[in-house]
Amino acid sequence: MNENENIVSTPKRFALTEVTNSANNVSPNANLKLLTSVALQENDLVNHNTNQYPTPPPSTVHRKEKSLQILCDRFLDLYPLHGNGTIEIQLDCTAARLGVEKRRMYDIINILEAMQCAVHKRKNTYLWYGGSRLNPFLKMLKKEGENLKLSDALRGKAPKPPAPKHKTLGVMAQRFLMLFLVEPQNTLINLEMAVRVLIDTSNNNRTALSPDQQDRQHKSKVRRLYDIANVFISVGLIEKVSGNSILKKPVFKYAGPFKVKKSNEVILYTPPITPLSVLDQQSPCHVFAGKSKRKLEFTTPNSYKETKLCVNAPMEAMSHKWNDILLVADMELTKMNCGKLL
DNA sequence: TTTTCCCGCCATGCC
DNA sequence: GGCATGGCGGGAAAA
Repeated sequence: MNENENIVSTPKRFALTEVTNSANNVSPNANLKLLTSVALQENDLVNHNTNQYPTPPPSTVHRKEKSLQILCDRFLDLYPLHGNGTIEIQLDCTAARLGVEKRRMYDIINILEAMQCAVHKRKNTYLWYGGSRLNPFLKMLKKEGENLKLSDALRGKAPKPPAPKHKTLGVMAQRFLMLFLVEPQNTLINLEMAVRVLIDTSNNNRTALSPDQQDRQHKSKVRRLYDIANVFISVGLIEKVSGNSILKKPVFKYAGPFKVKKSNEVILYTPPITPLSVLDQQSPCHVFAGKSKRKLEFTTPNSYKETKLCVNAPMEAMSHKWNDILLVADMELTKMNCGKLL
C-alpha cells in the first residue's frame, strides 16, 4: 500500500489469517507453534479436557465477561489488595485458575507491578504486596508528575516526557495516573488528552512520522490506555464518568484515595501500618523486573535528572485531525471540569 | 460507522 | 536454541 512506510515503522507483521495460507511468510518458530497448536487441538479432540490451562470455548463466553477489568477483578479476588503480608504468585497457575492465557496475566501484572502492588521475583513468579505500598507510592507519583510538569504538558505549555524504551505499559500506567494526581481533584481526563502527553513525538535522530504513522501510533497508545484504564478501574484508582456530549468518548476521574472493592461495596482503604512499607526505603521508587535489565525507569533520582535533560522537545505540530479533536476535547472537558468544581 | 479492547503474533533478551 | 516476557496491531464485538 504505502511503500514509504518502511523507514521507521516496526517490521512488517502478518496476521494469522494472512499467513495460514502462505507458509513462506511465517518464521520457522511461528510455523512450529502453529503446527504444534494444531497438533494439540487434534490431541484435545481425542483426550478432551486434559488441557492443563483450559480456556473457555469462545462461543459461550461473552466479550464483556472476558474484559481486562473483570479479569482483574477476579485476579484481585484471588489476591486481594487488602491482604496481610506478601504472597508469591505463580503466573501460570494463576492463569490456569482464571482460565485465561498467560499473556493476559502479563497485561495485568505489569500494570499492578507499576503500581508497586507486585514485584517480579523470578521467572513466572511475582511477589504480591497488594495495596500495602500503594498510597505512599501515589504520593511519590504525584511528586514525579509535578517534576515532569505533566500538568503543563497536558496544556501544551511544557514538553512531554520522553517515551520509555522498555516496560512501556508500566510506565504509561504510571504517567496516566500521574495526570490525575497532578490535576485538581475531580478533574476529568479523557484518553485523547492522556495520549497527547504520553506519546513522545520528538523522534530523536529519526525522520518525522507521517500523519498515517502518527495515526497508527496514536491508536495503538489509545488501545493500551484502555487496557490500563480497565485495570485502574478494577483497582479502584479511577472511575469512568459518562456523558461527554461532543466526543461521545469516556472521561475518567481519579477515585482516590485508593479504595478497595469488597463484595460489591466500595470501602475506603487505609493501608495497614506494616513492616512491608519499610521495604520502600530500601529501593524507593524503583521497580525492577527481576534480574532483567528492563525496568521501570522513571523514578530513580539519577534517571530523573537524565529525564529532565532529555525533555527538550518542543510541542511539535500534530496532524490537524488530532489537533481539531483535541481542541474540542479540551473545550468540552474544561466545561465539564468547571461544572464539577462549582 | 466508530469505539472499545480481546487476542495472539512475534521481537527481544535472558538463561 | 529455547523460553519468558511484553510490544503491538488486526479485527471483531459493542455502542
